[in-house]
Amino acid sequence: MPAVAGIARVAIRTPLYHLFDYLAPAGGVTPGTRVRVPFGRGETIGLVVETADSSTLERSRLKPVREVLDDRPVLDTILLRLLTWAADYYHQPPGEVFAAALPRLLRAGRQQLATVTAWRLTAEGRRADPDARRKRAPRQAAALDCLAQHTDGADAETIESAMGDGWRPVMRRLESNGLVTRIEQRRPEPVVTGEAGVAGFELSQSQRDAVDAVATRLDEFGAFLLDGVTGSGKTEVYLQLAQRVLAAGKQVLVLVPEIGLTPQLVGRFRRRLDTSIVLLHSGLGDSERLSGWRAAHEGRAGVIVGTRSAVFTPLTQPGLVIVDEEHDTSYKQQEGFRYSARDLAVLRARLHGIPLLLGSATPSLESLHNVDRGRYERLELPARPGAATLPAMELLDMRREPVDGGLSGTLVNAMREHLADGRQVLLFLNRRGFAPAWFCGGCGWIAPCRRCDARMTLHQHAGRLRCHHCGAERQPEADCTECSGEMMPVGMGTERIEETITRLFPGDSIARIDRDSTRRRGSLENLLAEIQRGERRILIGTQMLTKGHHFPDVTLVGIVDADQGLFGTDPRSSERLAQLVIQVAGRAGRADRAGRVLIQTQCPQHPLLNILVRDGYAEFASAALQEREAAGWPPYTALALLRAEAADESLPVKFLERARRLAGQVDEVAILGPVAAPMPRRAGRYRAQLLVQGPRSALRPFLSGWAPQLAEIDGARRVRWSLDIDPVDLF
DNA sequence: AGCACGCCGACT
DNA sequence: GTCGGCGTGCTC
Repeated sequence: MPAVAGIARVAIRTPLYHLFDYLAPAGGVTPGTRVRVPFGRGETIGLVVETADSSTLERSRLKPVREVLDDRPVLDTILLRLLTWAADYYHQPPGEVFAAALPRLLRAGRQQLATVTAWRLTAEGRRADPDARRKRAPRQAAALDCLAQHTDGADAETIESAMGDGWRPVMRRLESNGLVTRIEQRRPEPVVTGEAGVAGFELSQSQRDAVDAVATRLDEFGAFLLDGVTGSGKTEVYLQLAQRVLAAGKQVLVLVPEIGLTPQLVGRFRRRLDTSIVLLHSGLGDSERLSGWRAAHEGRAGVIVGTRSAVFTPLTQPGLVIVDEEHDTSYKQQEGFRYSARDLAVLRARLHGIPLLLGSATPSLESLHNVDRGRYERLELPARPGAATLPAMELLDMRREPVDGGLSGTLVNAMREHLADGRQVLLFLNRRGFAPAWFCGGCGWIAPCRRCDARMTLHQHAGRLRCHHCGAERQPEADCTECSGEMMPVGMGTERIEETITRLFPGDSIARIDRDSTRRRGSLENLLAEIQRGERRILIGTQMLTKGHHFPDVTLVGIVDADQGLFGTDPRSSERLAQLVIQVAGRAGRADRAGRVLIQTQCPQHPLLNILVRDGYAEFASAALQEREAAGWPPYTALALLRAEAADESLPVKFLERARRLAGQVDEVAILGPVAAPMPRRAGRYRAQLLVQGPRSALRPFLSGWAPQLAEIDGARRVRWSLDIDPVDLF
């Protein structure tokens, strides 16, 4: 009488493409719980994915589960199904996939939250009079004062802010005198409580329609694309829907591209929603992450705001999933388990039977195509009356314009006008550093990176050449190593634009915002605050400027170089450029101040760029979709990219050739390559790739036959390889 | 991946 | 004579 299934099928973190069977303990085991199991010579922690009555292995070869770590599953049935599906779809080892869904401490088998050491007064310490030792031992007195104020204990951070450096010896002295003692405290949870103090805005008709469309179907799956320009009030729609979901006692999962760049969204959620809000992002320590994860898992958090991996956060009462800025490529993990959090969010909502809301001012072509096919419902938010209207865009022909320091005459004149009117100006250039090349005027030699097929970027402030691909750094050659000629910078980076601006607009203060200028903690916040107060009038920045922040007093936007996005061989490069242009443009302006966007380009006749400038993003997108359809690119076909790299130049191509031979000829599936990667050598390793293309219906069965054999290819262990399903960067 | 086993060079 | 190079095989 097999009352309980005898076999536990366990996901174990190895690069092997299957689960491992174990003998379940007598009382059985629940899927979703963690187990301690013997593995190889040692022991490891795994996750029970399913149970079974039999195994394909002989019973004598099975080892028993040593311990069940959880009395309640850490992952529910739906997450188990989602992750199983993902392992299959992305052709990843299940162990890797399940590992991605668990906080590190749980993965390691820990159950308790880590504690932090805190200090507290003893009874004797409470009786002691700090003033008695104020003169003789002022530091001890200060320590006693500090602890007297924190009766349930002060942690290192609290003490340090009260006493400054060097408090530890003082505290240890007091401890040995029996006045203070150490205690272990639970770390505070990264949970903030909403205040709900701020009332909602009056909704526009289209916002109301959007809210109603979702709110009338909260108990079933539906995918909605909330398509609205910056300032059209997407966040307000999120908030009102969240309120309804919370009122029904359910939880809201909100995915954002990068939490650090969306403080405004988080702030609004906090001010408006009367619930616990958990933030899950890469900046958290292990135990902070675990405690936030638990708050979601136990249903104590009403709203979970997180980046990519938060799509796997367990919820007790899921009610709504929101993916903000759904076009953002950071939803696609680019290494290891290469999944799309946006796509998995859709599936997760479907499995739960709850609505999914995808928001963007510049929806991805994939999502727009899903609207066309009737899989998503489009909810359009036109600009609110009284809110910023999209500024007028113009192309500047850099072949005809007079150019000074990377800026055309038209752009400089426009800057003068807007600055004279007391406005702010924003210049966008997606290239940090001073110049992308360090060049010999005598013979044309360009300083290369020694480990990559790339040029070094000159960073003038640092006085260094840096490789943006591998991080290598060196002193710039003073003279050409080939001909001793004079070296000079060529091309434009943000540092150089800053120099041009300083020269052309000596009286105006500049804010440069890129990874280099905001490296120190808090410096981005400081710069943004100075911009908001109008203390900086000219803003220069990279992509960092395009996310999250709005600058209402900016009325002129200059795109310094649009051509990087036009000459890419990647079919997605024009989509990226269009999204970037619209997102930058959306940072600027208010209703009462007509905005203007000037785009510098060498090819003003580019058809897609013209459609974007003349007709806007929606028209651009439908033209781009037609191009994709004609060319047979996604979303009309599906792609998979097999990459390989090794320190030995010949190995990657050899491996890929074998992979290609293994694939043979398959109807409707095209295999392109192997070809060298766009940058064949990076950080000293040689890279090549094989592209597989075909209709989704043909590609998936092909891949399920092919992918599992890749690891068996002769030479597979001598290269680092990965199969990327639905890749975002092709070339 | 990790880990062990296994067969060939320069060292105490 | 052995310490150790990384090739090969295995993990329920």
